[in-house]
Amino acid sequence: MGRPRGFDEEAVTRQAVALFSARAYDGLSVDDLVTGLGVHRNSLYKTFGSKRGLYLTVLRWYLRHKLEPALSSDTAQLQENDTLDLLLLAAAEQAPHDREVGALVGSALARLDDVLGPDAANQLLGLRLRARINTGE
Amino acid sequence: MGRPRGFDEEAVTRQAVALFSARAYDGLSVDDLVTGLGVHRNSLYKTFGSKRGLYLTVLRWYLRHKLEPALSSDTAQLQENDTLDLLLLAAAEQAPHDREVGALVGSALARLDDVLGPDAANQLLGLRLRARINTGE
DNA sequence: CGCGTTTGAGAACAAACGTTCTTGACTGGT
DNA sequence: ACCAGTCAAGAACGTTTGTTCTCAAACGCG
Repeated sequence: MGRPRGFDEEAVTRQAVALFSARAYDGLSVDDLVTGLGVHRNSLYKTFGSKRGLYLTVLRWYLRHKLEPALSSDTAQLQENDTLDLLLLAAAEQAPHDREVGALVGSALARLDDVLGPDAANQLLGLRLRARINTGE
Repeated sequence: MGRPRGFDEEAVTRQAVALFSARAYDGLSVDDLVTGLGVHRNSLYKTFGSKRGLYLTVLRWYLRHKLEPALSSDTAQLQENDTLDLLLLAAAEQAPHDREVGALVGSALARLDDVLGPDAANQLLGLRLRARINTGE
């Protein structure tokens, strides 16, 4: 009953992953999200509760549907531009100040170590950190 | 001539390094700076021009007076909590969107590679990234 | 001392922030 | 076809943002 949703929640989540991978949490406004996702503010708040709620959803979706698949079946994918950016940004920026983000990021890094070994994991993180710098304007 | 300054510009800069090491650029407001530094808004703007001006000054001071000394004389210092945080945060958050920050961070990372070798540099960055996560609330 | 200049305290600003409200359009189930 | 319930469009809310203005107090120098 009621009018059906005009957007796909998962597609929006995936698109939000890209936005939050590019700009830090505090650097990305709700207006930016509304514009970049093409979804109305109301729908965003109805669906995700708050900006932080959306961020948490995005982070969990990313860990489960992007990072974890890359780890468990196609580790070459970790070299690509956008596979580690959100984790990197979350670890440096939000994790220290948000317990929930910290826990998610912490276990993701532990998983990274399990699969690749601590040394290779660090090599990868360092490499991706450097690559981020020249993502241009 | 005129009233003398009630604060030491370098001491304030050093204190600002600590603040910008803990919270991201967009997560740290001018009010936070005014409170944390104990310096009036007016004095901050008179001395550094803008928030970004202060950040740039802070970043340069940090690279020259904290990171560089650690690299060129006491590499053990790199293991300490606060020696790499600002670089890490700047690389992940601001560098991709601010050309000037990007250039500074880029050459700092290059210098890190020169001194430690690329592998050890990455190990260090990865290690520090993990440590950041549990910096608590 | 007193003039000229600069600092520091705080109010003020417009713009942007995250969030909520009002309203009208839409659709599925009876 | 109707009604109940959800949606979308956008205005509106109060707060916080970065920055600037006003003005009195504090000095160095003649």
